[in-house]
Amino acid sequence: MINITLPDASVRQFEAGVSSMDVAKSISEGLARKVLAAKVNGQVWDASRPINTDASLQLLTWDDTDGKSTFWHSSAHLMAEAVESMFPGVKFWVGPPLDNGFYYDMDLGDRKITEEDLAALEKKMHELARQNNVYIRKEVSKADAVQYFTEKGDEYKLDLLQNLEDGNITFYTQGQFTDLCRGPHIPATGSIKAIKLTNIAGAYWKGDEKNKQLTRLYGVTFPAQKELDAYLLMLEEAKKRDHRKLGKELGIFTMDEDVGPGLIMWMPNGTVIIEELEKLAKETEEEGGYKRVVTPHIAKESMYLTSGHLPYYADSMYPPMELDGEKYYLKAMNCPHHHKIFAAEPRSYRDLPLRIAEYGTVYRYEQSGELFGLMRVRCLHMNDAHIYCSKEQFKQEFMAVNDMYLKYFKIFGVDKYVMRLSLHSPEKLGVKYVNQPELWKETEEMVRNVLIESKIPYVEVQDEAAFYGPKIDVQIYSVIGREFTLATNQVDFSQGRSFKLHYTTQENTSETPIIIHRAPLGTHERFIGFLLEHYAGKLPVWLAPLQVKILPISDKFIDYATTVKATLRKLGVRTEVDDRSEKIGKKIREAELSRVPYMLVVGEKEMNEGKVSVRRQGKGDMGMISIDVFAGDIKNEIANRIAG
RNA sequence: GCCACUUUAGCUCAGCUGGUAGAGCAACUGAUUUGUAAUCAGUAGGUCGUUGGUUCGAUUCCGACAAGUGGCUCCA
Repeated sequence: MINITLPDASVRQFEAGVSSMDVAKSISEGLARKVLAAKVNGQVWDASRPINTDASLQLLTWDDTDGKSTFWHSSAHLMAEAVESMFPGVKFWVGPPLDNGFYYDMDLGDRKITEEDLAALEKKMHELARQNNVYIRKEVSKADAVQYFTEKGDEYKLDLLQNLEDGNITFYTQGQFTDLCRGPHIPATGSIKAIKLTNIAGAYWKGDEKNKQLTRLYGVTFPAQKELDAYLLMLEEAKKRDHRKLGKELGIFTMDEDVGPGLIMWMPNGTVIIEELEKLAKETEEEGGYKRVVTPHIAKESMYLTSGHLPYYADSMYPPMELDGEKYYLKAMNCPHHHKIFAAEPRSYRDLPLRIAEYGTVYRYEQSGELFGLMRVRCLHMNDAHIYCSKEQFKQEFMAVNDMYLKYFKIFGVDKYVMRLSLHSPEKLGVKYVNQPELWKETEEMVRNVLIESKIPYVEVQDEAAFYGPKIDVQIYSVIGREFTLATNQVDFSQGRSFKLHYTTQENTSETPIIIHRAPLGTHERFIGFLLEHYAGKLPVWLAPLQVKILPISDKFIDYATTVKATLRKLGVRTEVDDRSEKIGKKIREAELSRVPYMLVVGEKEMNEGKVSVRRQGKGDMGMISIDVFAGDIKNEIANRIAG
């Protein structure tokens, strides 16, 4: 007999060789039907796999993340079975679960899957699911596995096998489909009830663009149709707050084929948001001891050779223009210009830390396939600044930058983000990163310590550093789930040397400053794209392009409306009057749809009493108050940048 | 850049297997003077992304290019 410890700490005894499914059945049939897999001593196992020793056991269902992953992984196998039946001879690479579904990469040879095939594939998957085929696990020797896939002619699985150890190789079979797979899987295909193949895409083999491109088929499945329906509804809701859709509806920005891809034109409404953000940044930076500078959009090649950008970054820069035998580049970053400002005067330790800031316009020649609404563009306005400091000052300065982020995030109510400590990859020294192994080690340690000391939760990721040093990136997700770096805080131990920057120390020696590159508000483009989605277009009053719309009940009250407008305008409140001969219901509807935070309805009563009827966007009628009270309230709301 | 898809009026979208186009909203004109999410009537608006080809004839079929979109690679 063995002891099985359940999550509630209760211990039950079973014969050795009992499966998780048997344990589930002993608890209740209903539970057994829901079990997808089990966590045995912390490892996710097939529910049918025998347990031979004392163990802790957690039964996994659809409600567990690991249960969902197993379900989707098994769904990927089901999809592969359907694909193989329709496209005999297809070769498979890998088919992992995702946060929301799964994919499988495959080589279809000369054939291709079209969108019309998806419906047929879904139908086939349903058919195979209904057969309720059991997922059978089988341990195989490496020799047998190699033989199997050699006969099948599948070089991709053979490639996977190369890196696997003999004695540690398993096959899974369901129905007619056998795959090399470490598992685990759900008991049988029957629990996959709702199936949606979402899209077809290309994906480079092993993620390397030099390799062959495989076909990647994405899908998502659920144990019940209503869950799929809910998921699809959620996707539709998400699309409604997509910044590209909102940006068009609200007149924030536009793009034009004749201007060029990834080049944003900010319309008047968008420009108001930009100006408010810059005002916030200027105030905050002034408090933080920053000085503002302005630099040109172009510079000579020699500067980018000095900075070291050209070897690492040339592909992302617009090609140079030649003038008088000199090459000029559009700047892709502001740092070299700022370094020249540092170098323009002799600096002493008394000048440090020197913090210079600029909302710099930079141009990056992003690959055409990468462009995405406002989130990924070719002309961007960075909330940029560079801090030149001594090694001793570094920690305090770096922490102050982190504090600035957190201050901003509080104002905007940003809470869904991941702080990422982005480190270099030693094997790419000299290729993607400056070749200074010791400095990398030292600086990464410095940054990590700041995070630990500030008690900021973070994740560490390799191979995401800037070429000149490690950084902290703030990762956010667009409504369609794409990940972006919103803000960044970077350490640079390299450019100070390449620009021969130095300052005189107290001991009259010469030192090179450490440089911090930071952009807590990222770029206007990405930040505003993010804000539109974050607020679903309902910007807080201080950011709203139009803050108050006055809606006269009829033409007779336009004069009164105009005096109300003048009062508010005097206080700097962005106000308009809807003076069309429309019914009040229509004026309200359109004002609501354009997300004006405050609507003031004025008619007979209001005019006679010198009042306004306040309607808050999304909240409805708030009642009648005097103009002065309303003006005082909104002024306060704007001045304090109150959210929502 | 690579794989796939999309492109019809200002916007959202119809237009079956080839016979040069329609709706709603917006715009404009007129009537209406309205009390918290769409008043009524009329008018105007499109070389169907661009460009080659097939065809008696192309918005429709095929190719190239451009832009956009979903991914991959890359990145704020």
